[in-house]
Amino acid sequence: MAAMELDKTDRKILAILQADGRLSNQEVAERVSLSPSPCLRRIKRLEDAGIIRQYVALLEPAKIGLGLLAYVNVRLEKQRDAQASGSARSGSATPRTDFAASVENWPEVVACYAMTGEMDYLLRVHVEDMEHFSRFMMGTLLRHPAVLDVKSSFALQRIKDTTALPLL
Amino acid sequence: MAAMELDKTDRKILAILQADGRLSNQEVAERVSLSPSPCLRRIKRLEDAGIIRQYVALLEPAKIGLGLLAYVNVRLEKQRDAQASGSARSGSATPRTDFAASVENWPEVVACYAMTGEMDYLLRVHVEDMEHFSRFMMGTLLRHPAVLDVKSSFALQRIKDTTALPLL
DNA sequence: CGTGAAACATTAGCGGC
DNA sequence: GCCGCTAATGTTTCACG
Repeated sequence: MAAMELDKTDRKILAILQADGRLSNQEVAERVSLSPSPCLRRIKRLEDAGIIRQYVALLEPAKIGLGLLAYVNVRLEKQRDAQASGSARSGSATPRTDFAASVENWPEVVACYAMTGEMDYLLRVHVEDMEHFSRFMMGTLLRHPAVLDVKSSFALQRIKDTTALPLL
Repeated sequence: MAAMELDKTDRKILAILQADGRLSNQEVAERVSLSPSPCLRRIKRLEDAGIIRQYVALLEPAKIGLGLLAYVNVRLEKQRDAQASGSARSGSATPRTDFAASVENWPEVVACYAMTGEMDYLLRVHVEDMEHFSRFMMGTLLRHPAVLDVKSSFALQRIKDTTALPLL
């Protein structure tokens, strides 16, 4: 958890792997002018430090039938906590925690952040089309007891969307 | 560009590679109960069809000094097109196109979508802290001639954030 | 789709700066 | 501490059945 120092070579490695996560260690080593073993040691260090969190394949939504991307702002009801129900209360089922737990099980929701401002949460939702979106809203999101209201916007055009973070 | 049919095995491969993009072909083959060569042929097919767009390493923002995530809604000025300037007009420099071009050069902006609703664009912006954000706003975004106004919200808590799309 | 073989990549141990 | 060599092991990739 120490805030590990990154030198120029480490940053170069991160930039390379952010652009192509499947490059062989040899290829990376060559591009940073190192031999394979110290390069591999650095990559391992970055992985172990949690700086490299994961390697993934990115898919093209349109090509797997996900034609519609929505951002949904969600407002939750205020904490209505000390309301005893029939059985023993576990003590931690606030609207916020069980909304968060539900989000995990909704595969259409690929991202969810608690936000400042009027709305409590911002969700990124991938669906096939408006009908699928509608089904998700009526059948799932709006039915969740913690949800007070929502406001949706739809993506018209992707200008940029990268997983590559800026390296300071 | 044909809307390529995906069978159960293809979907399984996509699910596996969305979760770990560095698995060896052998490992993937084993998990889908195939031998390495047909498995590799399938993966190549998925790459060539553009269904697998890219392989990347995901970094942990907090561990590389990016402590603040903002979503910024941007409204552009209306097209003020037929305004001849001193020299010949190239014909395509609308506010929208040159805003889009600028976004490409701002590494803090990792995503930008044109959206329905009151605001024209939604930007996802990774910065170190409020001071960095403020510098980006005053020095870059608000200085762009096409930008009319902006509204920002900040992430308080990441509930979920995955690149893995739902497979229908 | 699977087999096999050549080319290539990974990774641990060790010596050197 | 960090680098680079070597050598054993494992993986990719393709022609062919």
